[in-house]
Amino acid sequence: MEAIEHDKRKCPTHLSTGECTKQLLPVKDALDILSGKWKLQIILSLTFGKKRFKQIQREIPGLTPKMLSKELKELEVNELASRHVYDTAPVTVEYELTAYGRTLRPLIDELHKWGSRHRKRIIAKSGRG
Amino acid sequence: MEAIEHDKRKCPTHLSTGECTKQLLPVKDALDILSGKWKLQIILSLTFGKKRFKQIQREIPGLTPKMLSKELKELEVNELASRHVYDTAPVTVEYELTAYGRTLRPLIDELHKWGSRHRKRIIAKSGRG
DNA sequence: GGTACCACTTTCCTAAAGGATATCGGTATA
DNA sequence: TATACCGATATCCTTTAGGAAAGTGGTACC
Repeated sequence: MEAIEHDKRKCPTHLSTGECTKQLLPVKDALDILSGKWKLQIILSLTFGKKRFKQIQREIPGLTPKMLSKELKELEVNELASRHVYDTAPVTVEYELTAYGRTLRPLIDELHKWGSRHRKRIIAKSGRG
Repeated sequence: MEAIEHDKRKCPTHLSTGECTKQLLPVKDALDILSGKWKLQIILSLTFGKKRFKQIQREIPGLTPKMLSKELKELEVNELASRHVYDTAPVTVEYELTAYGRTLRPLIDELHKWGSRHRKRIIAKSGRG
């Protein structure tokens, strides 16, 4: 149950930076995957099934083709989404979450869970003044 | 077990943006809390107990006082860390994770878990060429 | 008086993220 | 021939994140 083993996280008190950095790297990796203004929205959009470029763009207000293209490429590089080109006229391109992309689900759920509690807390505070 | 209820996430296919945004907001909130180059390292550092300003700075190589100050303020505003000033000379200031800050643990663990698998996957790929 | 320490703040700068707009090559349709 | 659609690129610009370096106010020590 201990994803990060406490007895290995000694860096702050013992200055063994290498060990600490090693523990931190995977967390940063995960964060990188989800950072970027549109990535989550795109992932979410793709959880409902295959989508075409323009279709995704239409569904996410404010998303420009440049950003969509960039973010989709990053998802592709990380093998979270796949790109399928069909030789139609005009060309059809479909994007889809990979099985690997769907493994993000528990992480996103955890983010959602914590975020929701946080939001409630903030609202409760501001309600009380 | 379903933190995000699927039947409520209809925005991409039905264009009901409001509902979708509502589901997305908490996830973004959580991500905001953890984004920033130093935040995780600072949180990690504080999981080992109270720390003074300079102490944290010394423990995290490359961290400037400006950034530390900024990040600590954000942690404070979000009530993840608390600041205690002692009237000594020179003044002593201690920072500590709040109980609320410690509730981030499962989320960070999940990030660590997914990130570790991701890292292994990347290394495996590059190993096979 | 000079220096040093703490906990910052201020100023200036660079780099990266992101946005607006225009354009491209190809095909279809009027 | 003109227009529109698809799936992007390219160019330019603004905004934000982050870093380097110096300074501040207070106290203590020599």
